[in-house]
Amino acid sequence: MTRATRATTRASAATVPAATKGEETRDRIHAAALSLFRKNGFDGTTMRDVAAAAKVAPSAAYYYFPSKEAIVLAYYERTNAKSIEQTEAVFAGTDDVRARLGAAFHAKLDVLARDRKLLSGLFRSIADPSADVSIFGDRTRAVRDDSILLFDRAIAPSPEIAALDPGARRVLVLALWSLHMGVMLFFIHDASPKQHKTRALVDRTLDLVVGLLPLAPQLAPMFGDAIGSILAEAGLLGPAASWRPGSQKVEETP
Amino acid sequence: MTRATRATTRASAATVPAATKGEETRDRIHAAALSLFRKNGFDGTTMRDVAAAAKVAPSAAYYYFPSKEAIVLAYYERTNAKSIEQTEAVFAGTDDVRARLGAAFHAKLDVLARDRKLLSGLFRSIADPSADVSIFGDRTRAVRDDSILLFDRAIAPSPEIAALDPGARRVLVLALWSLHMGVMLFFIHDASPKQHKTRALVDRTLDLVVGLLPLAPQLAPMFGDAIGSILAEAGLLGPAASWRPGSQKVEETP
DNA sequence: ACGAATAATTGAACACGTTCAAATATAAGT
DNA sequence: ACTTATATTTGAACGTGTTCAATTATTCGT
Repeated sequence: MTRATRATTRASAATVPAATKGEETRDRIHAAALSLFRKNGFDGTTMRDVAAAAKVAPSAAYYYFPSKEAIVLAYYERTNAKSIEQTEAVFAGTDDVRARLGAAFHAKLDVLARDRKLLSGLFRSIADPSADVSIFGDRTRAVRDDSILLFDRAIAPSPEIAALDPGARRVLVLALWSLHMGVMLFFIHDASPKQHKTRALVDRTLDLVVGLLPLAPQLAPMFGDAIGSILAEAGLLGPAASWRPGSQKVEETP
Repeated sequence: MTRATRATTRASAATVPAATKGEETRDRIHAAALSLFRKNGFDGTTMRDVAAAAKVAPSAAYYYFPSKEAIVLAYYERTNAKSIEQTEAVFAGTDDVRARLGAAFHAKLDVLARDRKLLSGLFRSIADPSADVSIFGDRTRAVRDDSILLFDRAIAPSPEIAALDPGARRVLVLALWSLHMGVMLFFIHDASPKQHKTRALVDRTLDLVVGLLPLAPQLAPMFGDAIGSILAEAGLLGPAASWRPGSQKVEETP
């Protein structure tokens, strides 16, 4: 089928940008969509608008993207990778957990700062289990796993964390990831100038979290890995085995 | 305007059920919609289906409900009130904070247990700032405030909480409310039989929370009311003055 | 009881996301 | 070069949530 074929084509073309003819059209559509989303918002932009701006028929967009939301997801995957990169640069420079967590949270907001309008389209379907880009779905696993791992790395240098048993640590990391999701939700709705409220919220909340961190060891025995295993089974983190080594792409069986 | 008139009509008719003719049609539409949503899911149900089941024209539904999602919101408002009632019955019987929090969380899940399919429609637009039923919007203020207040009541009997300064207490309550939102998101996606995973998650998480509670007094000075005031300004909790006395409906200015 | 205001209801249409069979361009094998 | 397979592109259509002007029923003042 054309769909499956295209998917593998793209995977190999990721290293060599704009190789085939179709790849160029794909980029044109993507670029046109993003530009319009930024200007008029997600809902304010029609797929017909996108197609017109990319000089193709409306149905052509669906040859390259399964849905309107998938376009935003593709964008988010890219910017998320960028913000992770940016964060890891900070990680290389400091072992201070507060600074590292701050970097992780703020970097996400930085990259997204100008694109809040655009993201509402994504966040909408994130909560919807029937959507293909649902928050716990396979389609979003890659970004999700990358993000979660980032928070694990953020707290790694702390001696209390290093001494923590893996189960408790996993719970802690998932809690941080959940917090970060909540922050992003707040960010989307934040109408204050330059979203400074979200920034302040992050800073105050992280103060609290870092204050709480030293207590982790004495709290850990209280719940063991119960929470972590529940969340893991639910699809977060994927199979327990693949949790540590890092985000590996799931090869879809053809 | 017909819209505004209908709104006030409904407010007064809440005590006297099915007073006018239109009120009966409204209920018929609502009932038909819920029944179909339960059977075929939110997306699997067409407004035309709903109208047909209620023996009206499709456009009639929009005379009574501004959107498809608003129907679910109306349902949620009712069941939320029911679960709060149920929870307060437990509150009357015990002062144990763990038991009270458990009652608050589980009661929400109880009422919604059979209606997960239905709720996906609501949760979708909850994250979307442009939606009329957005999570921070005016349209959802009533339910939101009621829920938040419930968590305040849940922890009220604890001596540590009573001694806490109001700002810190507010932060704590908002954290509980956020947690409960996360739990509901998980619940929607939980495919385990009878959603027992969500139940387990709630229990383990509350163990943790209750274990953390005694530490609140020594943590409170660390952040003051910074987080609380940020969230309050963002529309959560409404104006600071109205926070304590309970949920009062906002009279919309005509 | 009648006329005027208001409530309730309708049918037709719009706009949008999306699908699909058919048409055209491109690449590959011989 | 020519045929065949595959990749790309199109135009027309479908189904959906929603809107709106027009129509019918109901209520109310007098």
